[in-house]
Amino acid sequence: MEKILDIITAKMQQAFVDAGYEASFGRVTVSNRPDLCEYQCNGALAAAKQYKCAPIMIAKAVAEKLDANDYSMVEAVMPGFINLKLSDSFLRSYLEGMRTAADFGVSKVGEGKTIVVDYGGANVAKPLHIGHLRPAIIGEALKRLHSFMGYNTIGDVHLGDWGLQMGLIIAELHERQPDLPYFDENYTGPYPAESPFTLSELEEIYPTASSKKKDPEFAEKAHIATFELQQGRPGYRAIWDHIMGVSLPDLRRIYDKLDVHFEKWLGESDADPYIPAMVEDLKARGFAVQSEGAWVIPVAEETDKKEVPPMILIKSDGSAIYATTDLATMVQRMEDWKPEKMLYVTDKRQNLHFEQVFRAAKKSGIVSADTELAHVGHGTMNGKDGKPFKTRDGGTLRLEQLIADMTDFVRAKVVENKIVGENEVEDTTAKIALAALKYGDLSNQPTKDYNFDLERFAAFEGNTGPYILYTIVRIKSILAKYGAWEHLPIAVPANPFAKDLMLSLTKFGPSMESALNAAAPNLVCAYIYELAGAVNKFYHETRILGEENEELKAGYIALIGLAKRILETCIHILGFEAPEKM
RNA sequence: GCGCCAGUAGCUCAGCUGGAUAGAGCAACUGCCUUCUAAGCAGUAGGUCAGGGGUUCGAGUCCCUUCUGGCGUGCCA
Repeated sequence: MEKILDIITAKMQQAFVDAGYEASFGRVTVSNRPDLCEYQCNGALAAAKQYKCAPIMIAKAVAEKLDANDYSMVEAVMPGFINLKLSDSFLRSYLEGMRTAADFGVSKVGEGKTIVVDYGGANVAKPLHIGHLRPAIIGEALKRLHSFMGYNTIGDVHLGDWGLQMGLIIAELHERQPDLPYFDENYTGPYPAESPFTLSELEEIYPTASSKKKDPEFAEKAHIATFELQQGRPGYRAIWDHIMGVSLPDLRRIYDKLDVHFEKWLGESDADPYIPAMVEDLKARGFAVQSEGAWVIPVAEETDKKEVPPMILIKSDGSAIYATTDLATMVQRMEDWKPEKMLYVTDKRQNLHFEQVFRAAKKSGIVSADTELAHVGHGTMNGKDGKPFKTRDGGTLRLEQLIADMTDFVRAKVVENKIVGENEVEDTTAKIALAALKYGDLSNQPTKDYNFDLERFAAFEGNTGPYILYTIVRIKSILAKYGAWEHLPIAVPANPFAKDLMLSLTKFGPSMESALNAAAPNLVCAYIYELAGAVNKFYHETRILGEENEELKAGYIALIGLAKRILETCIHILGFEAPEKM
């Protein structure tokens, strides 16, 4: 469906032309003075200069040319604003169009296109911690948003399963259990099926090894192990298999709790087979050059304001690094999926890294010129005090613990409220806790740092996930009492609150489009907060089920029914859902 | 040093290509439940938009500059 703003703007532009002015001045926006009007056009102010004429004269002349039947109010006011209110019948039929159309008539800008969303970024052998929350939540929301807008979406967790971290673990394991067959170069038999370590042991081995990086001897060992693993040394591959086998199920379990799901569980290791040919090709075609002992791809450009260092392709010790696997991953994605767009959701501090990789990919033709590459760099989640989030003993808080803390906090309130039965407490609690966690995060701009405040996010008032859920639950309750409502048509607004609600509903499509274009789930949050507010005001001011006029009542029901469907669509995009009662 | 980002109410943040009186939420205070879930709604109070210049009919928004904070700046991810 065409957006309301586009419809009115087209009419306004025609009016400018009819009055003898350029069409471009006829841009209409949502009013910033809702007490005065619903939509406004400021074009007369801008036109005044060009036509050397008082803006109010232009505004009046243009207003004259508008078809009065389209609006319930058209006004030219000082110093030159044109103020509009929509006619009830126009609004009614527009909403009825939304109600009956698939996905509310949103134009599917992604139709026929494929996008890869690279998010999650979990490292194997390492439990998910709070640093993994943002990429998971934001990435999942962006993926679902793209999906809603018509894209064929492929979410790839892109595991950190191939770098130095693997070498560190192997080196550490060797120091602890040098007699294991994995380290015996002459060993020919099959390696044990049983892993030499459990999950909790692995989760201790890695940080221990990581802390020993400063020891040059150990670091050397780890680098060699990394290199040999990448060269395919059988014993090391076997250890790697064990690491994956022990680690992956646990990662899945936690992501499931967040309702975050990946279409592909690929990792850096899956890019590995593409590396040799890619590197040879880049060397052969002269994109990769030797510098300071390493092979690099220069990516600096004339127009750079800053110094852009070359992308390191092969380190001087001969091994590949992050940038190499990222580039090789692009080779794999282009071969397998030919996406129109690739979106990377990671910490914003990796911005330069992606700038380099993107440039290298474009320059060398690994991705075609018309493939869109974007890095959504998110900010850091800090503690309540604005400092990096730490546990009491200074450690890193596990993601699982964070979820548990939020769940416990919410459960206490759910129990206290006594609205849901005992057997529903856990399900309701989980839904509210997830909403609190995700909405609390997503309502911030992705690029900004924010302070995590459990009590504030889980607060059941204000701009929070629970507030949104509560709004939906209230509607559900009324609809359940009313009976079948899906077929009821939208009616003309019966009061100012109904009209405000209707106007909010019309902003659904444009809001989703803005959110998509800006890769900003916070715009979805801002939209549903506004919509929920309109619903609650309407709810408060209007007796719905008690309305004696059946036709009027049906109109009310149709209206809140549409509001419910749109709210549910939005929270589904954000990645959570509403309970039946709360 | 250079580059990027940020600085808006006591706190957390909006503010869409410059437009009318800078908006929410929290915290504080005050009203509204014999009526559809009060996890709601309404109201009061709270601002030199970091400071200083400039552009213009008009600047939180654009330009210059100073200050403060965060981050990045070739072999980590």
